[in-house]
Amino acid sequence: MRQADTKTHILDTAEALLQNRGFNAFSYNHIAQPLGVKNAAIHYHFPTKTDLGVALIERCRARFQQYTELLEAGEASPVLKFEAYLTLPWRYLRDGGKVCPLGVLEVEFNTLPEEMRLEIVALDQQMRAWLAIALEEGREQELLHFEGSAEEQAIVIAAALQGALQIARVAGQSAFDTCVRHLKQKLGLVN
Amino acid sequence: MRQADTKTHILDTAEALLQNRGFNAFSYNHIAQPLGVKNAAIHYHFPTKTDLGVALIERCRARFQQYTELLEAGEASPVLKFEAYLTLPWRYLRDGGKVCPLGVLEVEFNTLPEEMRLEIVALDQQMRAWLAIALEEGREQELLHFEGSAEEQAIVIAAALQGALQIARVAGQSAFDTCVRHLKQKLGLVN
DNA sequence: GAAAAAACCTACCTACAGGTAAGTAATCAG
DNA sequence: CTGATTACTTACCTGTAGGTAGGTTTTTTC
Repeated sequence: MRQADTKTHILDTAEALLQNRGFNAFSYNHIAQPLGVKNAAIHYHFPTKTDLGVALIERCRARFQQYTELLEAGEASPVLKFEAYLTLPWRYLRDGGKVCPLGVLEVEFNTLPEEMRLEIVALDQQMRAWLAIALEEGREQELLHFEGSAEEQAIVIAAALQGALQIARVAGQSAFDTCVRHLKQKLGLVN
Repeated sequence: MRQADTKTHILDTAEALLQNRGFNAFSYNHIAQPLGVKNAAIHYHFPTKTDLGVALIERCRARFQQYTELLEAGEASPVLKFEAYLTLPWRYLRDGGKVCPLGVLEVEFNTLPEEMRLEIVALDQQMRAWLAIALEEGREQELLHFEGSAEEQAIVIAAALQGALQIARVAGQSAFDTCVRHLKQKLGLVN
């Protein structure tokens, strides 16, 4: 291996491009150039763009899995779990006005190959399912307060954050902060 | 004129393509074919894709303007105005799982030409500003209940709806309905 | 230290996107 | 009824996207 792990570098740049421009708006050359490599090198690691897309989403899934396992292992409180969930979009925004990968992929959903669609659905379910459990835990411990099912609440939160990140692009950071503040307030987290 | 108004037909199909696939994921041929016309015909009406994009957003703005003027003229109650606002995304969803045009354009924002960006920002402000006024009116008349500024509330609502439409693509209609129900409840609309 | 495998590069190829130039058919205005 | 205008078509052109075949250089393995 000339470079330690080109594959990881490819995924990193591809992921950034995904969140900054969308899946359809970047090419293999967009990835190759910053890495100082030719586009055939990308095809070596990911024969087709579909392969790349699937790998990208799978990595998101694995990372989220790790992240949550860490939180469970540390016996994080439901409130901390919720805050940890908020950290994800917050980092995206700070990191140059990126947007939630899931949001991008949902917008482009109809243009994407079946293999990617399945992964997208899986990622969406995985994230919302975990959040829902955390919320339910929080309610049982009377740390969080909301009506309706935790699954519903998870949807509302996910939708609000996803939309907020996007709106922040044209309305500024503060739009996102506003949404977060309102979500917290709604859950009874005074903060 | 061979056809009554090809220009309108072009905008109609382009708008549908925008909401189904995104701005970068459709070409002039995608518009031309269903209209039974050659792509040069599209270039006749809209020399560049940027022109088309700008026209598309301007039409959204004009239509929204008309829509709101109609509501004002009918002296619609703040509640009705809010419901009318909800009608927009609800129609998108029903109309084949479309997504909010603003959301699409925000996701693709970094790939779009300056001319389009300005229009996008303007559309976003126009819609949220009107919503904010309606919300404030509703609060003054004690028909709607919320804390914080009406502008903030408008952001939260816009973000939630935008995200909900997108999530509905992978999680089904019900995800959107859930978000709407929660928004209404939060505003004190029992329904 | 040689063979095999890994990680590339060079040089293509096809398809299509966006766009243009020049011509043609229908319509309208005087 | 004739010129100008409108609304196109045909036929291109350039650039780039995604992808492939075959060669070359490293690195690993034995």
